[in-house]
Amino acid sequence: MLPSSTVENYLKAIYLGSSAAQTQPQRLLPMGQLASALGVAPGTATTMVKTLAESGLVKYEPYAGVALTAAGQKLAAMVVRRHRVIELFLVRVMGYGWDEVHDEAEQLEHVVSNRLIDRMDEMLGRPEVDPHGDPIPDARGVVKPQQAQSLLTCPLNTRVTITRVIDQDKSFLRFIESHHLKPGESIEVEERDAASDSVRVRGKDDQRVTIGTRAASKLLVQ
Amino acid sequence: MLPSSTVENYLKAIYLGSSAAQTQPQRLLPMGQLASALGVAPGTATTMVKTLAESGLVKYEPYAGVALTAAGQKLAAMVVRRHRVIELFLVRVMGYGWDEVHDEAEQLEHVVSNRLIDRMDEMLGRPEVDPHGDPIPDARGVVKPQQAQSLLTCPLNTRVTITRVIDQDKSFLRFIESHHLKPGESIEVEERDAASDSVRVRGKDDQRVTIGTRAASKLLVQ
DNA sequence: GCGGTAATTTTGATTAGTCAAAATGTGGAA
DNA sequence: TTCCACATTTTGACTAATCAAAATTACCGC
Repeated sequence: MLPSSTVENYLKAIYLGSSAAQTQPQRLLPMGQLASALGVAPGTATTMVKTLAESGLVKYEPYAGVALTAAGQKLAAMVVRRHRVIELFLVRVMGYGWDEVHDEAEQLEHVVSNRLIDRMDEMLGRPEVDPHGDPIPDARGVVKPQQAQSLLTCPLNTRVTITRVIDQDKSFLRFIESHHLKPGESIEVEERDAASDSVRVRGKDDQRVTIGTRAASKLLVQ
Repeated sequence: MLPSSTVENYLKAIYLGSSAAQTQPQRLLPMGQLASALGVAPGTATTMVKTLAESGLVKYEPYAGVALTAAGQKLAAMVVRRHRVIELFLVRVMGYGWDEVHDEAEQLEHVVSNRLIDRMDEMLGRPEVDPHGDPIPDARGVVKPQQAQSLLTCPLNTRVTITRVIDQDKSFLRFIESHHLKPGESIEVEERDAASDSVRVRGKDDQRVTIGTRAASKLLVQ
């Protein structure tokens, strides 16, 4: 039986929620986090997760949290793959701005056939990342591990390239774009200041930008 | 409140069902026909149509049938527009065969945004018909009336051009394609024979094909 | 004008997904 | 160790969409 959009959304949220601040491997995602990621009441998430557990898609530990099984992992990876291929397709082929693709992809990811995704993927040259630099799982669900350095951890006064922006908020994305901090841009972190909770960056044409620590943590570099 | 996929499907079925063998204008579609077009039980259609009537999308006459109101007409036309734009996009841009597009479009039509449809429409040059020759309603929901002559009514031994194929069945479409009877092809009807219930056609390279009356009625020409 | 057949509507029940609010469990602070 | 705050689960109820089967209506032929 093919999974409903709802089931796909739960699996995706667990997938993304578990890999987010992945300190330990195999960590359990607390139900509260899952519920708020999905915008549903806590009890709703509990109920749904229990039925997912019965289908063998997740492992559920009452009062502890939830994690994907191998089967759930595979399914979730396919949803994420579809989402990210679609995002890149919308930007490259359909002329969307990178801040406009998320909602559209959110809808399309549940109805697009494997065939169409593969056509897009082929047309795009089997890309490894989407417009935000998020890695695209391959057709088997495998993601290439990318080393994670953020603006908070990379060496100072050293040229680095922005590889990924971890946030889908439209206004944040527009800010990033207007200051030439999109993936692919070359920059240098000049200074980090704990007192002012900010990071100063030298970017394109030696322009300076100062951004908050929280925002800086969302920019990954290499 | 935006209509669910289910509501969209009901409206579309009424739209297509009413225009099908449109003898009288404003004719009521019988509930049985609607139910079987949607593949639901008759009682289900009755229930749903009553709620559509309460929303002002259809006019419902118990025991007689159902017709779209102006509002329902508009909504239905938009669904059909999305469907047909998507079909053409899949063929022209994504390299689909014309017999492969229906199911994919059936899913996509309910989730694609107006913006994406307009991008596709623009990319395709504001087309007036889809790959089967079905007319595409414009952004206001208006369809250009096309004069309807079928292989059963057009003059004999006169060059005509196939403009439309009214059937979504895969094997029928493949048959049509393999005998060079797709929209755009130039042909001539040589003979109609009531006894054998068939029509003989001279097509590309003077090749002859004989097809049944029922099939012939689905090929429209100009 | 009277039946009977076929279409239609009603009825009662089911499934998926959801919420609000009450009940319960967990883990940290004192 | 005891208790409290907070996270989590349970409960009861609701909505949309569906079906099967019983009840009803329409209309055609005689």
